[in-house]
Amino acid sequence: MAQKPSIPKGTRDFSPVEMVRRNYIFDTIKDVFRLYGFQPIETPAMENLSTLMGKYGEEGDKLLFKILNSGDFISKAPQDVIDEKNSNKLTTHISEKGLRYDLTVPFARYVVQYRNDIVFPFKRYQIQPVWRADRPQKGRYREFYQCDVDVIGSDSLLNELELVQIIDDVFQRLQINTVVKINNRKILAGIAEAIGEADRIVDITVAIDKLDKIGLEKVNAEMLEKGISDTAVEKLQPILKLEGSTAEKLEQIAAVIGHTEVGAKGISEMQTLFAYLANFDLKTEVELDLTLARGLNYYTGAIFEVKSKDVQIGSICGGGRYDDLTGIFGMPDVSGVGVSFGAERIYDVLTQLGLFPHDSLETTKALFINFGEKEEAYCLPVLAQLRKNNVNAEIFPESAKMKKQMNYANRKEIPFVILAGEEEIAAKKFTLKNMETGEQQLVSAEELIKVLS
RNA sequence: GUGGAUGUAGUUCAGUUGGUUAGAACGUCGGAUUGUGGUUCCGAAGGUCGCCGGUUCAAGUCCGGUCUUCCACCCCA
Repeated sequence: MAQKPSIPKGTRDFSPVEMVRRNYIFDTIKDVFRLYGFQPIETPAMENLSTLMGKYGEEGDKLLFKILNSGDFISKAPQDVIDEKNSNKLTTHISEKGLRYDLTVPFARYVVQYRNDIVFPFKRYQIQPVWRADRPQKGRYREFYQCDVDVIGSDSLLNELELVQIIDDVFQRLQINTVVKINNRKILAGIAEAIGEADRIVDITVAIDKLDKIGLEKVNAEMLEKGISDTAVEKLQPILKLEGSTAEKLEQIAAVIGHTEVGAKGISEMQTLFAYLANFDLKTEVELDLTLARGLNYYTGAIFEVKSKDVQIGSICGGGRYDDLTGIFGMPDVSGVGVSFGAERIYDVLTQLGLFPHDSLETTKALFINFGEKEEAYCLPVLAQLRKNNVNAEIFPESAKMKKQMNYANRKEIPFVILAGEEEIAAKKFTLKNMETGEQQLVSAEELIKVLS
């Protein structure tokens, strides 16, 4: 072996067992999406950098994978920019494409581009990999799949309701106990305004997002450090210490921010949504969490985050409403809302809880042992018939030693093995062996098909 | 981007104060067994000790750099 082959940092190969399990996740998610009237689309792995840059904040731009221009790109770059040795500046001259960072921005681009063909409100789902030049660690990869559902072109809070129902439905099918945390960016904006720091909303929300992680004192310290005034932090305290039912929380918060226009709007949105939700018997827990901030800065209304109750792994699903994502592509005043399921983290949760189904439909059910040319000819038509009856079946491709063929069946966990040698051919029968019990029975081709179908 | 840990057979890991030919288990392959797998027994193959350089009579072992993987921060699914 000359050199050990490897794959890039933060990427993974998926072997058959993993693929079967991943498909199980994707399939149940897709089933639910379709059930609610969503339709699939796909977009290219790479987008023009102009559509990607500036949509995810400064941090996001850094995490974009950029693709080098084709051809002799360096000679086309201005010499003074090369001499300057400023990577950011040079990038614009040598790269004009990048790998997608998420599915929402490409979707917004898609909507604007096909605005005349799309029937609004447009409900689409999209399951594809995205790439981030992040430093990988537990549960974080540089290539990972997102499963997005969004509805765009409708302000109705019925859409928010539907998304929560979808979340409930998906995780109920996957048997994961979850809690859905909901907040509203308008409430956060109202808070910032009410305490007199309207333009510091990002710093404030980033800090209070960490409340359950680092505690009240450190959150206050971080805000003060970021330059939020003492009085503002002081005014914020009752909000950080909110307790009680959702209605009670909303009432308390209204007392503080109800006089601001955004704040009042946010509160009424949450009241409407929770009133909707009260009509349904959801299995998942749903709670209003005023400390939930979420990083992506295009959210403008409701924001969601879903956590597993049994496994500590960060959020397994998240999303929110964005009022003007298409505006930057020249199509203003179109509101959308959506959530994204994190396939890899769901995979980890299911693995840790041992919740993957055991009997898979994707493996082989029966294997014909290969004894030689004559025997092959005898088996092949029956093999074809099994497949016609939707039985996953195969024949060992060479007449290797019996031990090797049996071992193959064993390793692949094939539950049935079919043997047909001289004796069986003479009797016009097949020996069907159950690999689990070791039982064997002599059957005709018709019986064989009947038993295995 | 910042900080910490790690790297020896396909895999998981031993390897003494630096000292001759780097070991084990599991896995793989072959045999015991010419139409019967999982168990057992025997045998074999498999290594640039991550890479580059330095110290030394001598480096898997010590030093520097680099890369990889993992963990934390930032941020995020």
